[in-house]
Amino acid sequence: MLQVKNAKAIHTMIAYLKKIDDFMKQLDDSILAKLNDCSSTVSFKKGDYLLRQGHVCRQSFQVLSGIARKYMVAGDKELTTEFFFETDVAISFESYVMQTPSNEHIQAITDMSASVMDYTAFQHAKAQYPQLAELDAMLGDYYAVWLEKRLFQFHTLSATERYQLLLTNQPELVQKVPLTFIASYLGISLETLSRIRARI
Amino acid sequence: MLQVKNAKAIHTMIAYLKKIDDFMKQLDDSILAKLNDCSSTVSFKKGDYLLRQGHVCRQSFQVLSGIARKYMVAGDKELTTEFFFETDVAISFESYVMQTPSNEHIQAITDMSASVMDYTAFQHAKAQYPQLAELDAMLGDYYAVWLEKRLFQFHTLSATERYQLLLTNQPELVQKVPLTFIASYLGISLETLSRIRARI
DNA sequence: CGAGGCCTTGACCGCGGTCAATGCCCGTGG
DNA sequence: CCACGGGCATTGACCGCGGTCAAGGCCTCG
Repeated sequence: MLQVKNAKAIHTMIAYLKKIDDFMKQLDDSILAKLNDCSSTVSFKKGDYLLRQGHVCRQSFQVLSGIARKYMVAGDKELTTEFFFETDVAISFESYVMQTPSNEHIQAITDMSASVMDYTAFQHAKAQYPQLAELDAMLGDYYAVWLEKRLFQFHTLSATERYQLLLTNQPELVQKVPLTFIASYLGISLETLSRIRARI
Repeated sequence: MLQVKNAKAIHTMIAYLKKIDDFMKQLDDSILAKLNDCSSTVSFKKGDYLLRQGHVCRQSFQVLSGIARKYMVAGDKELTTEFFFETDVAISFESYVMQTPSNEHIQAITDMSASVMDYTAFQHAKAQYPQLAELDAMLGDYYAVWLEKRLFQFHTLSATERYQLLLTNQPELVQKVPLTFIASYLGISLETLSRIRARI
């Protein structure tokens, strides 16, 4: 049931994903029941917001179907920071862990449904079941490693190289998400992205 | 305006650091003793390596004095990914949490000393004292938020803006670290950095 | 059929990279 | 003491990547 960011798996991280996966499979039924207790299924329509900039992120959303994106508004531009596909857990990380107002929106870009878990309820569950705290830590570590990879890409790769990497790592993303969002996710203009694609 | 945003951003980071600090102050003496048990003080000379690319990061290094940097070799260039000053904890994150070979070096760039803690010993300590696991999770979360900030800067700011931000946020860094390292940390060439500085 | 998303294409230009020469500081040896 | 060499930083010339502005093309949906 609970599964992690397969879509973002880069080769070197697969082992760690498997470790998390195995860990979850060995969880006691009482723990799984507890998790079920804390969560409920919610549907969103294309364009709906799961979280709005300025609000505290008090829930996590595990995508059951559809696609969401996380973005911030900087000046007059939108900056897409992450996409969420099936099984991905969508939160505004800083807002979630610090329980401060988010500087990001999370929005459904297709009709979608998600398993919504309350922050406070999950904190209590963690206190009750140390294994959940462990799981939470592993997920956080995974996110940090993912961020390191993404940072490395911005640090070293050209626009074209970043796009090609996305194309090989997440081809389905490129097919299902509007180019406008992809461009801002890659940190390039829509025009440049269009030219890069024409050149291939 | 970017400045304001960042000031606010920095503020929330500081608040979180304070939370971590307070948490540590409330730890039981037995826990602190345990931590002391797992660690020892080691000195390094300028140029020494705390960790070499290709080796598994089996220790964490809390800097007591001096400065270190973390970098990787990509092609024929060095890419500085982080600097470590007094009280900072130096590890190669991915290598540490996954216990896989590191793709980064950690090197002393001045004479320095550090409190070295063994990975395995700390894992055992965490199992024994849940509060240590909690502390570890908080530090990981902090690192992830720091990465988000750095990623945001690469995502949106020009070379000049990134340098100016570094200048206002960490002026001592700019004074104490060779420009070559700073340039690679900012993801720009040494020549460009030199021109940016001349222009101010 | 017209309007509005979404993407493409063109013209132009500035930021930042590369290569190469020069300057500056400092430790070492003649 | 001075001379030389090496490490680090500056400056100049050149150019390509990618941004901006603007004008289309191409859908889908009233």
